[in-house]
Amino acid sequence: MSDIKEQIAELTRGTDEVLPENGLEAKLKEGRPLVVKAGFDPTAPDLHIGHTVLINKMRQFQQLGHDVVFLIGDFTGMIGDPSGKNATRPPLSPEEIKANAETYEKQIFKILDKDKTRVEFNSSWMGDMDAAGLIRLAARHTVARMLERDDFNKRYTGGLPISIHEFLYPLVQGYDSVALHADVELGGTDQKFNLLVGRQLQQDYGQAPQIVMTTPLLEGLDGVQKMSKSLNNYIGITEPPGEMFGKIMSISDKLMWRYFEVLSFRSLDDIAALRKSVDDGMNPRDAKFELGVEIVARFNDIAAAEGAKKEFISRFQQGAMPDEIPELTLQSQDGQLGIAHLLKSAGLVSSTSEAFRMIKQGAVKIDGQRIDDRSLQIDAGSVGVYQVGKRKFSRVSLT
RNA sequence: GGAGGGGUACUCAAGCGGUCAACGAGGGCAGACUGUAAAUCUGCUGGCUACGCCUACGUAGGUUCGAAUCCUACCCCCUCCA
Repeated sequence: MSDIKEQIAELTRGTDEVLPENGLEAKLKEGRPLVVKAGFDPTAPDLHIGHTVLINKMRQFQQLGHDVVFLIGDFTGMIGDPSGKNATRPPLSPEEIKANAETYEKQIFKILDKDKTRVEFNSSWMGDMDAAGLIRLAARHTVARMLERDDFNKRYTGGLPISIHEFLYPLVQGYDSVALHADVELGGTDQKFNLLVGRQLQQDYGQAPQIVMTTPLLEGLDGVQKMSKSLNNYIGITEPPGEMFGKIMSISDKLMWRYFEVLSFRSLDDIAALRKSVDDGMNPRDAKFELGVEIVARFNDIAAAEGAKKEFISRFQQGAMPDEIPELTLQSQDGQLGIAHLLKSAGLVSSTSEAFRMIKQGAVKIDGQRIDDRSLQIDAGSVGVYQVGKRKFSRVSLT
């Protein structure tokens, strides 16, 4: 096993903050398996690769022999992390929680070692706590400290409502660390306050405070805004290999290095070497290939990743048609069908107006032949590959 | 409760009686260039078997040959005062 300095370099790689700064080193020097905790919301676990930055971090700890706890916040889910927007969420049913937990597991075990991961639910200790216990817990923290949280602070000074129960969220999350005797808690940068409350509570309960490590929100495909579904700049971890590979290839060279840093399992030395090769003249595209293959293989398998790469090369570098083109059959009217309607019916454009626009712009091809006649009629009985832009294809037979 | 300002397309933001399917910017899409990069340049960016028609400027009415633009009511948002 590598020495502690080396471990720290890898463990802090890509993190935003480690608090206290030298705390991790002290913990590691104790030479025992650390309890490493990360909490997840029990709602809709549809993860994108941005979320995996944190999970990758868990994996690193796991590989170094530590005890990694995947904590599902089914109890805290009743509160909802305070944002000022939503009041109490309706609690999820046990069935829903179970289903979500299973979805999580299916996704995270592509990264984590199933046998070495402890999955816990915080309802298992919070569910038994009675009102008196909750009051005792609440007595451990002051309002002044609670108001240090940025979100609360803004609302308080802005005269906006803060419900009492929202104060309980950080407390319960902190208590989780007490219950688990956590040595390290991982979370996104937006979790910093909550993670720090855990430290304070642990001290109040006579435990050594956990180390807090925050990971940044990953930039999306545009390289500027954070990756999120609503901005449509994300790579979902359940996406098909070709899709995933293509999205990785479309990122900028600058962003590629960022992704290498936080998404790749390759060592820092390895990445530095690759970077040097590129500086010395290697085509950055080929470095991106390596990233693409690694990521796609992680969520699928190596064969799928190599396949996606091959497909990518033949399709875009050599301009070939994709291997798999969706096929469908359309019904003509009076023995033929206008091109605009055909494209719309095939789902290649969203309206006939758009079809006309695309034709005008030279984006439409039939069997590789560009067309410019918007009033073109296709005869029944014909079969052709219709293409709009670079990536939308459909093989249509007209009857 | 009083005073004022505002609600326009995916977003921001012009327009303030006809020439407005609505300036401009961002985003998005397409074309060129490429490494399906990035940067750059160009075009497009409501719908409709389409040189015309239909639907759109908070909601509902009204004035007018004609309204996003004027009037009335209503809904929502913001600022200042209490």
